[in-house]
Formats: sequence, structure tokens, C-alpha cells
Amino acid sequence: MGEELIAKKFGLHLRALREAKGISQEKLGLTSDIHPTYVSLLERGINQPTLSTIIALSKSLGIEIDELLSPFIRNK
Amino acid sequence: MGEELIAKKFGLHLRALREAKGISQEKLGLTSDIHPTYVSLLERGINQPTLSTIIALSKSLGIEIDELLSPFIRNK
DNA sequence: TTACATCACAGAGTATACTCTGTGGATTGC
DNA sequence: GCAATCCACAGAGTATACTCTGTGATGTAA
Repeated sequence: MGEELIAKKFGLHLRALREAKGISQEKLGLTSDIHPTYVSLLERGINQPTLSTIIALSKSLGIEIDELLSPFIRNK
Repeated sequence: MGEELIAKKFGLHLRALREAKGISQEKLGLTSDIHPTYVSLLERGINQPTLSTIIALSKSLGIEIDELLSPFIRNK
């Protein structure tokens, strides 16, 4: 799987999870200590997150890491 | 959780998984297309992986992502 | 001893993750 | 109309992820 595809899949899933929570990129950025413009970059699949970013996002979204990364895990 | 602690926890776990498989950093690097010296940096907790690196490592180790990231997932 | 495997580590370079400031478009509600 | 919210996006900067080459230490086996 190419890196671009990985970033796109992650971004779409992140956006879906955030919208399911009904919060804005701005608010997600505040609670996760990630710059809102970077949340936008992640959701659009332009950049891909590092481990600490993944952890911060899942914590801020109130979900486990394997749910945030479920598109990359079989049988989930 | 600080970024350094995250990198250290990940590194220790990665090393344990690799040694459990009985393969060298060199071989893991070859099969995952990650430079062996970088595998060393990850295992020593000096750097932390991006999502694509996490995916490449788990695939090369023959495990799922949530097993590679289990130190950061509750109830695992 | 020699040779080989495995790894830590340094140093230098490139690519990209991430921050920050700002602009502007598309809503929505007053 | 105006104001406010939400977001895409540009541009510039800093931090760090990642590659590559090389050296040396350790252990093990011929």
C-alpha cells in the first residue's frame, strides 16, 4: 500500500470519526494539542501522522487506537 | 504521555516482537523496506514511527497493527 | 587467529511532519 | 445587510522522520 493511499484512508476515517462526535477541527485541535490546520492536512490525506499524533487524536476522540486505525486492521 | 516515552515503549515492544520472530534488524529492514539503521533507531526509542512505517513493520512481522501497538491500547 | 553476524553509533543529507499566520469561500443566523 | 462558524489553502519556518555510508564493539564459530 502506497504512502499516499495510507494517508488518504486515514484522513477519511479521521474525518468520519470527528464528524460522528460532532466537533470541529478547531476543537479537536485544541483538545489534542494539534494545530487545527494540521488536522485539516491529515483529513485531506496530505500528510500522515506519527505515532504520538495517532495517540493524541485517539485520546481526544475518546476512542482506542485500534478504532482510529481500523481501516488498516483485518477483521475490524 | 510524552513523545520520548512513547518512542521508548514502542521501541522496546518492537524489539521484543522481532526477537520473538528470531530475525535480525537487517532482515526486518529488508522485508519491510526500512533501513536497518532506522530499525535500530526505532528500537532504541530515539525516533518514533509514522503510520506507514507502523504498517510496514507489522506486515513484515506477520502481525496486526493492534498487536504492534498493544502497549498503547487498553485491555490488550 | 580469521571470518562472519549482529548491533550501536556518528555524521551528513533529504524528505516530510508539524506549527503559525493569514486569506478567502461557504454556510448559518441575526 | 452584518457577524460568526467552519473549513480549504498558501507560504514560510522549525523539528524530526528516514536514508546512506562508514566505523567499531561484541560474540561465535571455523
